[in-house]
Amino acid sequence: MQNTVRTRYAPSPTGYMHIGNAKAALNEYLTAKSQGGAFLLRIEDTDQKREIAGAVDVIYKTLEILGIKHDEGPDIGGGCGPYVQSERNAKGIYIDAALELVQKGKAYYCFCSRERLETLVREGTQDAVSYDRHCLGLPERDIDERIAAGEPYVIRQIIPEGKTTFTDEIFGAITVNNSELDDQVLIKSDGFPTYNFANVVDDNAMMITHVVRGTEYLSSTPKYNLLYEAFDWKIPKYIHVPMILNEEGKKYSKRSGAPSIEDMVNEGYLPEAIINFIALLGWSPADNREFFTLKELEEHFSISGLSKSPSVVDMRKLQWMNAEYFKRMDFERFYAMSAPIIENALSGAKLSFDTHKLAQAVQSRVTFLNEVPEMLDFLPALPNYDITLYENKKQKTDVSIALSALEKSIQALTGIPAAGWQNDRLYAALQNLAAENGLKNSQILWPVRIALSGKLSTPVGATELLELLGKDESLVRITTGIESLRKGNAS
RNA sequence: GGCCCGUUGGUCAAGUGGUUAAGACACGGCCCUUUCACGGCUGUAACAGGGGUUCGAAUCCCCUACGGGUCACCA
Repeated sequence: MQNTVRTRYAPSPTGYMHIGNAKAALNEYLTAKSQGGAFLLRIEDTDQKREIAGAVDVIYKTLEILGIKHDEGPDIGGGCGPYVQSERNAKGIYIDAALELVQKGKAYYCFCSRERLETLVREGTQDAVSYDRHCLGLPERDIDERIAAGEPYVIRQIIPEGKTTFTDEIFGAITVNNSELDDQVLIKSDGFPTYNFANVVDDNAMMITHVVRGTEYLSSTPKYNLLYEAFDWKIPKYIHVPMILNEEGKKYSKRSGAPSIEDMVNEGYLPEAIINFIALLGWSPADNREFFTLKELEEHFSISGLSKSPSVVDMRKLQWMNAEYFKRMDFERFYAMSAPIIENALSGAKLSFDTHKLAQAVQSRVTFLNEVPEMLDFLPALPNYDITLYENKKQKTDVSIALSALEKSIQALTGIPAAGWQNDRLYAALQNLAAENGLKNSQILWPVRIALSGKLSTPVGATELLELLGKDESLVRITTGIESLRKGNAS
C-alpha cells in the first residue's frame, strides 16, 4: 500500500506522562489507526539540560498501560531508525541537513554571542527579541577561520520576505507575515539541533504524513513550512488539536500538579476508563455515543469530530466513567480484581463471609477499588454508632419506632430456623411484620439495617445483610441495637 | 505589546441558515424490595455583546469584549 498514513508521538523525556500527554499520544495513534496507518514513537532528547533519567521507560510503561502500541520506536526498531534524536544527532543527520541549506544559500553561520543577542529589541515592543542578521553574508574565509579557531556558532535559516500560508485540517488556511518570524536557529552551539529543526528533519525522514499536535504550535507552523520549502520536501497534513485544561482553566501540566497516569491507575482509575474519557475531550463521535474501547475508537475516530476550543478536565465525570466501567465489567474479571481486597479487608474476622456475594454487592456501587475495605468494615465487628442513625425522616422512622421495630423483628427472626435463613424468606417475614403492625416496610428495614451495620450506608439491604451475617450474629447485633436504643430513650 | 486562534448551560458537548437549541457529568425532585447505589421518569441551566447580510441567524460578515497561544541556542 502506498501513501499509508504515518503519525508519531514525539515526547521529550522530561518526566512522567499525565492526561494531557496521553491525549496527545492518543490523537496521533487514532489518526493513524483510524486510517489503517502506522503509529511511531520518537524520543526528542535534544535538550540535554532538561533530560530526566528513566523518563523514557516511564513513557513506554504508560503507553503500555493505556494499550497504545507503537509500530516503530526505539525499543522495537523499524525501518527509519534510530528513533532517538540524540542517536540521530551522533550520526550527523541534522548537521548534514543544515549544511545542505547553507550550501543552497538558505542558511548561514552565526557567531553572535548571547550577550549581543540580548541587546537586540524588537521595535515597538518591550521584550520581544528579533535577530538582526548581523552574521548574514560573512565572507567564507572569515567563517572558516573562526570555526577553526574554535569560536562557537549556530546555524540559522534565512527567512525569506513575503507571507507564508499553511492549511490546518481543523482550522483551515492560516497566513502569517514572514516579518513576524526570526531567522531561526537550526543547529545550536552545543551541536544539537533545535526542536523545530529536528522535528522537520525527522518527520521527513520517517515519512510522517500527518502531524497531530496541540494548538500551541499553531503560530510556529509557518516556520515548519518554510523549512519544508527550503528543502523542497513534501509538507505533511497538519492537525492542531485544542489543548486540555485543568479545573482552573490553565493548561494541564506537571507544573500545575497534574497527576501521572501511573499514579492515577494506582489510585484505582481503570486504563480503559481513562482512554475513553480523554478520547471524548475535544472530540465527539458522529453518533454521540459515549462508551468506546480503544479498538472501537480506532474504528470510529475521525478528524472531522475534533473541536477547535480547549476542554477542561472534569474529574467527576472521569470518576463516573470509572464506576461505569466497573459496572459493565464482566463479573469474573471484577471478582479477580476485588476478591483479594475483600478477603484482606475481612481477614481478621471471626465470621466467614461469601466473597463471591460481597463482590457482586460491591461491583455496582464502587468508583475505586480502594473504597471496598471501608464499605465492608462493619462486617468483621459491629462499629460503635450513634442512635441518631435510627432517625430518618424520609423513611419515617425515629428512635421509638426503631426500638419497637427491632423488638418485633427479633421475635419474628428468632422463629426462623437457621436452615431457612435466606434473603427471600427473611424479606417475606419482615414484610409481613410491617403489614401486621401497620408500618411501612422501611420502618422495619431501616432500623434492622442500622442495627446490623451501625452505618448509614451499606453495600446491600437489610435482609441481604441478615443472610450475610448469619442468624446468630444478626440476633446479637439487633439485641445490641435494642439495648442502646433503650438507654438512649431513657436518658 | 505584535501576530495567531478561540468563545453554546458549572463541565464535556451536538448543532454547519428555518430545531420546542440534542445528549452526558454534576445538581434538585419523584418512583422502585427498604439505605447508598443501580435503574426509570423528571426539573434548573447555554448560543459573550453590538452591528450588519437575509423573509429568517448559534450557524455568514464586521466591530468590541473576554480567554488562550506564540514571539528562545525550551521542547
